[in-house]
Amino acid sequence: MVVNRKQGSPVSEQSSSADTSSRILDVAARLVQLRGFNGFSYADVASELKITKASLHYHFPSKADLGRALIERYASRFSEALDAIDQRETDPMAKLEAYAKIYADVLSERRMCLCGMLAAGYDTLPPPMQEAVISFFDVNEAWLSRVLESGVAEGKLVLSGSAPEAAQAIVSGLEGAMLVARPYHDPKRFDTAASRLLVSLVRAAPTPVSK
Amino acid sequence: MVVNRKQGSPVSEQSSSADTSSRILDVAARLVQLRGFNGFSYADVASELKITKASLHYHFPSKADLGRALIERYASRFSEALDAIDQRETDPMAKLEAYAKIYADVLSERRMCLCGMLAAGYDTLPPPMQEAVISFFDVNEAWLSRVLESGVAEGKLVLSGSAPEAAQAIVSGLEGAMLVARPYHDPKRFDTAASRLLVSLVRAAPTPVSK
DNA sequence: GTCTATAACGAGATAGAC
DNA sequence: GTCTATCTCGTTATAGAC
Repeated sequence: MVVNRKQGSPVSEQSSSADTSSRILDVAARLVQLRGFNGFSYADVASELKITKASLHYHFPSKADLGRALIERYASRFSEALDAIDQRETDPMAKLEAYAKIYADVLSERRMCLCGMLAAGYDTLPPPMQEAVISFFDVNEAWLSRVLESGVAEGKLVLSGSAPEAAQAIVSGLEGAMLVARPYHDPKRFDTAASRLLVSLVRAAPTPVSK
Repeated sequence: MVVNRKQGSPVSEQSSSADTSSRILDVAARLVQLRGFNGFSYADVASELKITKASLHYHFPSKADLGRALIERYASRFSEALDAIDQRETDPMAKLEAYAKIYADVLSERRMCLCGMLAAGYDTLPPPMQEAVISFFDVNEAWLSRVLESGVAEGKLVLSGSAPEAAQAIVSGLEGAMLVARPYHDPKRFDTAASRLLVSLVRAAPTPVSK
């Protein structure tokens, strides 16, 4: 295993010149997001990178190691994207729309959310990967919850129910919209479902009479 | 392959006395819904039924055949459940809640929706199964769309957007709520997300002034 | 850090007896 | 309709040379 760091688009990337570990993660991530954790093999990754399976095992001794590294990198990049939103946007509704755009960008490469995909086969995952998947959702919901809370506090949003519950519904809705849209090969399908979910779960507050 | 017919709970079932084909489908369906299509094997099903893999191949020559039969039976039972709702409920909102309850019942056995699970690994499915998955979603959305349309026509529902689009969002939302709730082993998680999605996507119309 | 070679196992599938 | 036996291939993983 090797330390790797490098920046690119929010949550995916494909730079042909990078250290081997990174390129392995790039290819493996794409395959998992397209086919699931039980739907790809070391041989698939090796042939695509034109190295041998044995080399793969040098960097990631077991498939469980590879899987854990995939989630950690994905979650880490997702967190960076959330930080970027916090710095770029101030309006809470704009933050939510930027959040949904992360998903849309993943889907535009025909990929499922890595952790949404892993959630489907959750029962077949090695325990370290299971914990990492849960953690990903927790982090996302915590961030959304903060955005919603402050939106409500500022009088800019109206929720039906608690912020953590609304955050859960948003994550669920976006993951589901990706899941169902993918078979149709139609990104529009995600967009309409996602925006409908967002605007109905979180209504912009009516313009206040005074400020 | 053998004709089989028998009634039980809406979309799942487990009767120890039934013809072999049915029992194979029972076990295989549970395994797929728990572990995904690439997460179970003929050996798993065989050992659970205490028959041999060869016997399995007699009833379902290839795994693709088995998969297609699984979807067809699932979709067929789902359609029956929808018919039953149409006969049992008249109020459109009650129909929608009954619809969500089908999903909740599946999840109560810790299962994912069969077609939601298959949608995750969609790219790895044999083409006949892919078509069947799409068809399942189409049928569901068509039914929901009819319910929503008539609810609007009766003045009992208010939608933001077209009925087919709202139907898509409902299916997406419920599938996503199942997907994310399962790792948490918490049925409540589905219930809160699902009811929040439903009531926010479809608002009961304000009581009309006259009728 | 990458390779060749191979081990050890499980997968889907078939032949043919009963 | 179910069995035993077997085939072939793909899978994860390791040993050891370079």
